Amino acid sequence: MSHEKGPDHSRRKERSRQAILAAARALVAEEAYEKVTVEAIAARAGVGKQTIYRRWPSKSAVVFAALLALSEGADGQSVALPDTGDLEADLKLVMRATAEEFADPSFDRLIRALNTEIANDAALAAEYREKLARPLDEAKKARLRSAQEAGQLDPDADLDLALDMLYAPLFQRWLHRSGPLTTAYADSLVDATLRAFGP
Amino acid sequence: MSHEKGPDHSRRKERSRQAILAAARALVAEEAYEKVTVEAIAARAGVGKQTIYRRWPSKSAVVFAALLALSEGADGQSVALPDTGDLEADLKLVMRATAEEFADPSFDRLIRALNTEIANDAALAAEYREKLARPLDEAKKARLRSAQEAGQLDPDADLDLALDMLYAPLFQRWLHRSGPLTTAYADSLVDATLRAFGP
DNA sequence: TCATCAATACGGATCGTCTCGTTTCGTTCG
DNA sequence: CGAACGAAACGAGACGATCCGTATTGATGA
Repeated sequence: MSHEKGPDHSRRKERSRQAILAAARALVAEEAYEKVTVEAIAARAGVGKQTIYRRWPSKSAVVFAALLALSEGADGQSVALPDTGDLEADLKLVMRATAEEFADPSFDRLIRALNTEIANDAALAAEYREKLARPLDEAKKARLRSAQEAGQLDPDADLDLALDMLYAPLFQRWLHRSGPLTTAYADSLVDATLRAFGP
Repeated sequence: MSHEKGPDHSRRKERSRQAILAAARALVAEEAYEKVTVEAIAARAGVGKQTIYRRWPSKSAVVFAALLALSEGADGQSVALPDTGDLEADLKLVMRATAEEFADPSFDRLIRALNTEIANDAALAAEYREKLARPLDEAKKARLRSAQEAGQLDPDADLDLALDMLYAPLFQRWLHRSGPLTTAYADSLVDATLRAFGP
């Protein structure tokens, strides 16, 4: 399987690129984002600073690319939520899993770093939505649409709104640390959302 | 008796304090938070840098204090939501007003700065919840409780959860710029919340 | 008088640019 | 066919700039 057009030094480029992204991921996972420096990423990757600045315009862009590479490496195709036919059970499963993800310190630091950047950079926010958030949202919406077709949701329900009401409270509770991300809380969100958008 | 600060210099202190907070507010409102420096705040306030560091440990703390002073200056007692007896109308009024606030560029930058800080500083987040978020949440909850007692909400409804589902989606849409904060969206959130927690 | 202040110098950290000499790898030519 | 070549990319790190947080100093005002 050959790439589009084999440029001259693509292998070196790719190797250093991967090293940089891995180093960025590791550093952001193990300490606060503001403490991570470009020089530290370069050192950890065994790479010159200029090699980083040659590819990305800022630390934000590097870290974002590192996160992006994670989700791209995962599969390469669209994710899909479980669909057992039992909407409530499926949603609770996913919500609980999401809550658990947020509880992992490495993941916590990573996502906080990402949110710090996208809150203050509209361009990065757009890229985030396009490449990370939307595929996930589409997967969730697909599950809701399936339920809608099965008559488990109001045929006129606004699925985007339902998604917002399902996930935004969990996200905000995590972001503001306004309460524990318990199983009970995740379940309550599912219950309330189903009451609001049920048939 | 140890050295104690007499009331002698309290007026000077207060004057410079106000100047610092006003300068911080102005600067954060007019450019991105990361671009605001302590030196710029000091210069704008006509104050030495040390006078700032004498009172606050970091830029975050200064900016946070500036925001806090805003809400304290407002009244000094608890806020209250309108209560005409029509829960849906009252909530839509408040949600629309909130959406409009977010649309103001100065307010936008201010709140983004605040969220950047509290997302990465647990201590600041706690202070934010205690001094800014909770009073507002209590006012909102009071309005919901009033409706609950009037039989307009399920007597067993979890009012905290209802609040989360009402406001978190609006907040997240603003923070991630994932869509316009329209009147229609604000209204939809109220409608859906009332369906979920209605009697 | 004397605590507080504005102003400013300072060392440390990090940024992003720039310049070295080196490594890699496809191409060329013996 | 295989060794030498040259351009692209590289690792390393010096550099000036900016900002941080601390320390110093002379002026100010209660």
